[in-house]
Amino acid sequence: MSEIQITSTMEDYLETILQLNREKGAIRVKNIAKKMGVKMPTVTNMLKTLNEKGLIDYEKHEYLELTRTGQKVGKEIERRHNAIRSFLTEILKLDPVMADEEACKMEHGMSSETLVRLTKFIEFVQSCPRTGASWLNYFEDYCANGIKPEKCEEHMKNFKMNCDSCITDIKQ
Amino acid sequence: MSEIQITSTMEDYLETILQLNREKGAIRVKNIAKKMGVKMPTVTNMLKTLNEKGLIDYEKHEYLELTRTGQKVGKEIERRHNAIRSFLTEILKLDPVMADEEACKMEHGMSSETLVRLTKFIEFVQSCPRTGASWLNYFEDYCANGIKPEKCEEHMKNFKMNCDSCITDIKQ
DNA sequence: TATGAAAATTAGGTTAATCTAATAAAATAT
DNA sequence: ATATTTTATTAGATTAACCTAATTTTCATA
Repeated sequence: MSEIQITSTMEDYLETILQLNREKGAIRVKNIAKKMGVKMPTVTNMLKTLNEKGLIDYEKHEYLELTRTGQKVGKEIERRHNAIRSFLTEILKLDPVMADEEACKMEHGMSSETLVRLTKFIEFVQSCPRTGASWLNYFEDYCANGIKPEKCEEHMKNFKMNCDSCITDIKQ
Repeated sequence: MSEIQITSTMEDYLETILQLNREKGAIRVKNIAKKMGVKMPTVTNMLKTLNEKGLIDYEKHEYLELTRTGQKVGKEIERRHNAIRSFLTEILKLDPVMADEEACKMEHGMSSETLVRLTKFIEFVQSCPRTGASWLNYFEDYCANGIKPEKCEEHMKNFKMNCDSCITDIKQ
């Protein structure tokens, strides 16, 4: 019924406002414009829209605040953004700047189910005794040099040697 | 310089046309409209645009073909789509239908570097002796039931027992 | 406190992607 | 071969997100 229609552009603005809110205290049209890479009149228009949709509280020339709903939406997008960025930088080991840009573009299509699952996956890779940092290093090597059976075997032998202590670690 | 400007919507149409081309032989305005979830006049307009940009060959009421460039763009998008869908279904084990829908939305923001890396990652998870199907099963269990040290230990012991034969397997 | 600079808004326009209603062309069936 | 149905196109409108140029408001400071 009373579904507010929120475009992905609006989501981006809310995310930006949330960030600015944390960084500085006061949120200015000028700053939003800069962060979003648009001109100030574009921001003014969008603020009017967001206000009408009940996502921010804004009277022209006055301070701006996210409403409860606006915060919820902004934070949800931020979570997706962070999950994608983490995956790209911490798992795939891609360049952080690029990862951040891509996260911006990919975040909107992502369902909350996928968000949960991806977040858990990152956690799992990093904490599972079978994977963790050493496995990720080997992935990097695999990307750079392709499949090398002898390297793979060497890796497995090293891993096996650490297995006993590893199992003990888990016990604690 | 002579950069043809291609929007993500245009990319979607090219991907759809590519798919229709494989599925059936003849590509109809009606079918494109259905697949894209838009009305026929929208398609007619877009075909005019794609034609002007040199991405398809189309004379009204006649057969439609992708140009070399159009094919290249369509296939590139398709690769991203497939990579994301594979990650979501084969690694995260999410519902295929939802995965396909999400891939549609996320594919456009993805760089070719990320595509390459993600593809390799999927390969790596599936083929590395430390991970593979059994590890993915454990991930599912982890998602459903959270961290269970005793389960984890049990898993590690089973894994360790298979290690020797595994190392031999790699040798071949 | 008056004034010049900075910030924000308004006015008016553009583009991409969509729509509906009306018309035209092509395909099918009588 | 003609009439009917299906498919496609044209015409004209709408919406979201952007822009530039002009104006107004606010703020800092001389």
